[in-house]
Amino acid sequence: MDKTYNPQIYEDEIYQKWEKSGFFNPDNLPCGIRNATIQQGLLCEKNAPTYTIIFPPPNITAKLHIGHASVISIEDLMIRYHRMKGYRTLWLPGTDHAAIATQNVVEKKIFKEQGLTRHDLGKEKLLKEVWKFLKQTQATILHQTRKMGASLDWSREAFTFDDQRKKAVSQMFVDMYEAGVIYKGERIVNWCPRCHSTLADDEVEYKEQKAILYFFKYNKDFPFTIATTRPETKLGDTAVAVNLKDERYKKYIGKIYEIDFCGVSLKLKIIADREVDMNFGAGALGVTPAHSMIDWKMAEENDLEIKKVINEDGNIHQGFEKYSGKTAQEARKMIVKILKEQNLLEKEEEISNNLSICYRCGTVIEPLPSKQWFVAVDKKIKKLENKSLKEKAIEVVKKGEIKFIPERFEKRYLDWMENLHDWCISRQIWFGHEIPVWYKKTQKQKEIYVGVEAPEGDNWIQDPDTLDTWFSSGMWIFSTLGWPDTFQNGKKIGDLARFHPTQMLETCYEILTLWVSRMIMMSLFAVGEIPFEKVYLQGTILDKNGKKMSKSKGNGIDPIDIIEKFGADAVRLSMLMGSTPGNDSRMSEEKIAGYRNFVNKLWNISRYITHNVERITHNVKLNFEQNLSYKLTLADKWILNKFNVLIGDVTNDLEKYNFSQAGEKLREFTWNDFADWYLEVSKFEKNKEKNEILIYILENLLKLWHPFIPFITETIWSEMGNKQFLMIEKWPFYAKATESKPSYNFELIKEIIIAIRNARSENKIEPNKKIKAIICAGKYFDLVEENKELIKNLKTNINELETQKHKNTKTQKQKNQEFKSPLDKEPVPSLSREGLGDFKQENQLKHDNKMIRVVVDDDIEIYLIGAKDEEKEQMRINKRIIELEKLILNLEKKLSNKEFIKKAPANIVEKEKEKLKLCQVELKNLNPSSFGFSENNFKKMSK
RNA sequence: GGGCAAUUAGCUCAGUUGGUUAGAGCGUCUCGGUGACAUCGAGAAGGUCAAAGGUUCAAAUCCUUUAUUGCCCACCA
Repeated sequence: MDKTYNPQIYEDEIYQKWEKSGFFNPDNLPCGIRNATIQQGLLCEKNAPTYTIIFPPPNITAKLHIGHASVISIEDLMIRYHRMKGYRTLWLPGTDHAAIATQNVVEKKIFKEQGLTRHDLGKEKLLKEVWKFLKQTQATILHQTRKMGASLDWSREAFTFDDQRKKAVSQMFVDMYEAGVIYKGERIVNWCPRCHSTLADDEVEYKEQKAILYFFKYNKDFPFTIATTRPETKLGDTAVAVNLKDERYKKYIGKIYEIDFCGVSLKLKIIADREVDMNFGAGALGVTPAHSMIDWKMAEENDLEIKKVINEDGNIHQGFEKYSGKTAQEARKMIVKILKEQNLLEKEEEISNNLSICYRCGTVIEPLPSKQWFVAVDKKIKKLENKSLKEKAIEVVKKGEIKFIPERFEKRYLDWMENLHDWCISRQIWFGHEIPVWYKKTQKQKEIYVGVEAPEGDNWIQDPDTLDTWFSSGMWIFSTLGWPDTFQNGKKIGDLARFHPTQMLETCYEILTLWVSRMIMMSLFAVGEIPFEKVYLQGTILDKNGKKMSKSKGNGIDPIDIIEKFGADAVRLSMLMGSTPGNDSRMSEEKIAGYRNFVNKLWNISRYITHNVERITHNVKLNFEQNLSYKLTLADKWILNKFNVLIGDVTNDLEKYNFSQAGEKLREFTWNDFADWYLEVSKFEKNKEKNEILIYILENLLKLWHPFIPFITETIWSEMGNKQFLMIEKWPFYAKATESKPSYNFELIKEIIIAIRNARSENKIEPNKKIKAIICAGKYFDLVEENKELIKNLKTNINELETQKHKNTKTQKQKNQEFKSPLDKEPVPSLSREGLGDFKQENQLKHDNKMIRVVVDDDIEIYLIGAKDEEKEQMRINKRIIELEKLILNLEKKLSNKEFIKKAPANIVEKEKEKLKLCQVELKNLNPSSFGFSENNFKKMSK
């Protein structure tokens, strides 16, 4: 074992061993839940309960980023914890083909490398390129995931676009079609002219920008003004909407105008609609049903004609005279020009508005009517007890079948679901799941065939569109468990029966609506039950400055880089610590380095123990009832007690998803209690039981740490000579009810030791200088007497220790006045540094030239004898004098300020005066000569 | 416009149903080559818990208002 832990030597090897062992696969696990109330531990059950997480499949668009590393850290923590608890634990890996995103990435790549567009290339060649690309990234992703130490069951690995999942998607489509949930209809969709595809509502992003609001009349005959930012779409207006309450326009409602608008004839009906804001623009809006969601709704309600103005390329559609074929921008210029010429344009106003853009490529979205496939979310479905997908998905959450962590996301989910519209699932891109729909070629009346397999015969042509990538991701939980093959005649079999519903979905809150909501709906439809019981939503990992990491900013951290630099354990720990569910957290190399240091500390703790302790061959089984037969020292009892409490706390925190807190408690115990105190004690306190205790605590500590930092714990575990993997060891259990008195007593000894160290440091006693101490211990006399060795040896550098009974019933003030030192010398009163503001009683130092007095509490006082070094003391005093002089100057200034005296509350002024007095007294104390008094004079004065 | 969150030490954050003296890590300062560890050890300094009011024996914690910041949703033709 090297002095410092080098992760690179061990990590890959350990991972290979784990993978080879087969224990990532729940089928191979020795299971059985340990019942905490039964001390004997294992309750073996053949059918142990399962614990399942389906890994959120990363997009194969790029290698993993730090966010994925965080997902892996949290999920592997939960998985390893439950595996050790004895659950039949499954963590199922996979990747997402991310249809539109992947195609975009590949298209961009090809354009950059070869200057070709997808149309130049053709569908077949493009798909070939896509596959080439995705094989590469997929391999990278899987490599990275292993590097993180993820204990995923690779034998069940899935891909949203592999054969099994293709089958599932087709089956789902067919089932939904047959249930009438999927339909084809013409509706306004978000159209990206660059991707040449529809987008779902939540795939649209908004960008604020300046736009010009044009106020104009259609022509001279039209009675009033309307306002628009997009004059070119006005060619498709079929109505003008006003607010019902608007007195200005009331009289026009219901009238129909046939007019000529810039060379195109329009038939406009004046309608009333509540949505119209009387105060915005002209208070009247031209209704363009084909290019606005709201207008589309109005058109449906008022039975208006729908005129498509802009086509799929973003150009003006046919049938609009000279405008046809022009781009929207060109048409806008033409129309504005004509309006100006005809004096119809009343004014132009600059406003800021939100432009909708494609979340993938940033192109401006064109809303336009198109015939697409939809999932009806409001349609009542027989097999869902005559409820709609939406209603059912809301119900299961409201009933508490699915719980969100943190809870506040439940509200966000419900708000989203309640406002959900039909989901457009067809996309006009090439890479993605094909729609299992065929049309008969020859017939004019299109015959349609919907089925998992292609229909027989040559005269069928398949729907050219592909499915929204979320359609296949929405099925991820059950498609990975073998649906539809594992779902026969309404009954779950195989993996689906064993693992569905899963226990946990863990993902970033950003895709709560995009993904989580869809999984719930689709699972309810396909399997008739919820897909998961809990949804843990984690925050975003931000950079050092709280900014989102992104490629363009170059502030991203590559998980592989930092794993190589600090080790996977340190990376995992920095993901887990200091982050709480649903909250964003910051990441920096400094933070990771800190945890690297901790990992190294753990390494050295075990190095010390394994080097100094002979391996005990018999199984170490310590518990508190058996303790009675051991001869345990105070420190032993203290650490065992603390460790027992720790087991309880950590288990509890993990159950409550307080991962950071659990880790913090572990760190605190490991470093501050175990290493800094108990190990130090063990260096001189040698009893038979010490070795057993050291091994017992180390081994169980490794178990507790294992879900957080699997590599180093497994490494140490095997270095200790254990044959079985730590990964499948049983989680330690908390033994109830222990005596807390030993703990308190040890804490008291600790306090004494700290007080002595503190006094040494404060008084600049040379570290090597051995001193004598007298402890007046009051009612703790016996305790102190028994633990003299601890006090002497724990970095107090005391060579001689005397314990005295010393009854202390009087107040500090009285003690100060009446105090007789054990050396029968009058101590010179002086103030400690703390003495300035308030008389801090604890640790108040009293000293004369030879002795330091330390007050620990009402019962314990310590005298350090022979502690002073004259020269050092003088330096310290000089420094203090300068400090005091500055303070006094400032205080005098403050007190001579009339404003302060007037305005400040009386008690504050008094306090400041008191402070000044104290300073002056202390200064005189330290340096009587500066006031022109001889020492003798000063002594008289101070009386 | 609607909603959600955050505001605690120089920085990053804990603080679980209200309860001793508000904690940790990093950073800063002082000291220390001691046989596990300098990726270390011993110690110190540093806080009006964003502001104001209220409830309570008791508030960082609960309520109200305000301010600042971040995010989400909707959206203006």
